[in-house]
Amino acid sequence: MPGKTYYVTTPIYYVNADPHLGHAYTTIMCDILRRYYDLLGYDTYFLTGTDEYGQNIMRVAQQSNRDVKEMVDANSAKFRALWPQLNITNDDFIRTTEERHSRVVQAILQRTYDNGDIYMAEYGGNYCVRCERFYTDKETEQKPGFCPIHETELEHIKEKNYFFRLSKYQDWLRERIESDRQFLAPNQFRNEVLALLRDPLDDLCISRPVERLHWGIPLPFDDKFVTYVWYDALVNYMSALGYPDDEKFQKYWPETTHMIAKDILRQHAVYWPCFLKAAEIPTFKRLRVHGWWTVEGKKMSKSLGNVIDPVEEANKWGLDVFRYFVAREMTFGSDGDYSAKSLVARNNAELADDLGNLLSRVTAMVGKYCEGALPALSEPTDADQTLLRGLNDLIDALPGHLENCTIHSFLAKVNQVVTLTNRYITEQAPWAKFKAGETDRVGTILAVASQMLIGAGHLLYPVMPERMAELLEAFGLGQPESLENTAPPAGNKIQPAKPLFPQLEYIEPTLEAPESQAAPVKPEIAFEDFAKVDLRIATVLEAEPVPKTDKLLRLTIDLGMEKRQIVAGIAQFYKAEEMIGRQIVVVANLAPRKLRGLESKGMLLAGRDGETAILLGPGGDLPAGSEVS
RNA sequence: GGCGAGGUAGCUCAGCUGGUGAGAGCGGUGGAUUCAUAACCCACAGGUCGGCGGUUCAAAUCCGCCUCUCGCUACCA
Repeated sequence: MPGKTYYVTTPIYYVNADPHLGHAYTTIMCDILRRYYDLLGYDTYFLTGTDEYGQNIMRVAQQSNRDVKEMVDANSAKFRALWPQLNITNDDFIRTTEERHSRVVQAILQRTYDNGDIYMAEYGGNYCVRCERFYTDKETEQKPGFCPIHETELEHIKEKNYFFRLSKYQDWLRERIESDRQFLAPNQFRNEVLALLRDPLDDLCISRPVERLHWGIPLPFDDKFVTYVWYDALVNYMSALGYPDDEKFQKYWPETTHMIAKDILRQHAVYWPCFLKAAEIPTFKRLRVHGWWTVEGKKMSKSLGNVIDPVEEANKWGLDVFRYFVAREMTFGSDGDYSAKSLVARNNAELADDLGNLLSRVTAMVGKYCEGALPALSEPTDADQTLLRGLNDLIDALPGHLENCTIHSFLAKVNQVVTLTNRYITEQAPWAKFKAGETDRVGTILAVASQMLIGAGHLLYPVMPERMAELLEAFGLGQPESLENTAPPAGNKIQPAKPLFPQLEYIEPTLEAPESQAAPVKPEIAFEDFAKVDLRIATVLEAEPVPKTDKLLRLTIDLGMEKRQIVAGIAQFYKAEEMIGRQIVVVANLAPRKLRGLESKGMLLAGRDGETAILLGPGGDLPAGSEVS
């Protein structure tokens, strides 16, 4: 079988933040895949890297008063330094700021331009200075002329930019996805993209004028512009292979698997294939999409202060236990929860009690009953063969799991086989047979069990290379070179193994003083500024949900001097009926605003803490219209 | 509100194109055993398979409606 190849990529990680659990998971999954394909005899290539251009990077650099290049060098180095600590075997690490990359980006852009799929158009748009982006009318239909995020007035700017004819490839793309189930998986993401393709796609703006953004790759056909956002990033998967001339590209590109998290699905499932098609380059073979990690049931976020540092976890639990846990715990494609309790539970049940203990009992018995030398497998019984067949079944099942990245369920199957081996030993009771003098049979039983352990060691090696190397070493074996299920090497001296996976203890976290999750205090203002705000007590007279919204209530309030209507985003916290009669605090002199077509003259005040909101009101009854100061 | 994914034993979930009396792991209870990391092995869960209706000789598995949860999105002055 000549030239079986496999190429797997992580996304290039954006260097505006430190690496966390999510980055580690994606990369570990890729590493596991590449190691499995290695064992299956494929010629493999594994790429990761960093994405370093763009406005966000510019802004972060400016805010921290750093030179951009110096900053991206430092942040990229953090990622580069992380991977060896997680035993990641990437072959290359590409940075978008490298010349070998920008050269290819420009070549692809030029080719696409020459083919007529990039055109210039004047974009008369509404621009938000703070977002540094344009908004479509559709995006601002609630409040035309205002930024939906900052709610500041948008500037009308006329700007020329280059656009990619994404719409031209919509039908082709739908056909591509529909005709090949392996192209995009798991299924929920395939459905999502197909649903998205039911509506017409807009052409994609792919440039920014240099005067607004110089931190980017210049368009080859117009140096007054840099390419914006996606061309410069996605092309890394090709440029790292030395497109177009390097033989690596010919060799690996047809067998490309892109691994991503679900947040960049659209870019990889829609933009990227179309970019490739337009440049007359074959599309990648597979896109695989995984979910996000929560931490102890909560979304991982900087503001919650629960961002998981993978190195810290690897140090705490052991690198291989960490790798095993993330691969085993997250159902591929769904979100998973990272919790110390379940990590400890999985370690103790699956690794320590089942696998580790199996190694312990087998090596101990070889020591006691066979003078420490691995016995020969002779005259296998039906029970022996049935058990050994389980190993073959596992090996046969592996390619399917790799294709779909369902490592989690493959690991479950390996566990089952380990459990069967434990049961087999109990049923065969070699200790009893030894007492009965059946030493040959005892030898065979231990040989079978050893073969099972060695097989499991091979099959788990890509996930836990260090611990499985120890396991194999106990049988006098080196690192696996293939997955063939062969008889154990009789005569090898067996070393009674020290516990391969020690029991871990889960300690209920003591109630530390909760780290403050309060938002930072805004810049100081003068009293005169505060005095401009007219706060009043008001009584709610009427309340009803605003149709077709989840969060809005329309309220009629009594302000003493007048009644007025306000629209408030509190429907998730208060029912309309419980609002009526309640006294609240409102900003009475706020400029009116239309929400969902309803005018809101004022804003009510509520205390907010992440998921909850509580209305502010007077401690006792006050006449409607009373001032608050 | 739109799109997507789901609601199966206390918990986490398997159950593909409909058909032996509905499963696994964890936890819990009881038992057996001693080779082993107080590990392993065995037995025990009587769960309206979210609800209602339909198709069928037969539905957790197909269709319709409803309901709830989660994700993305809209919206939240």
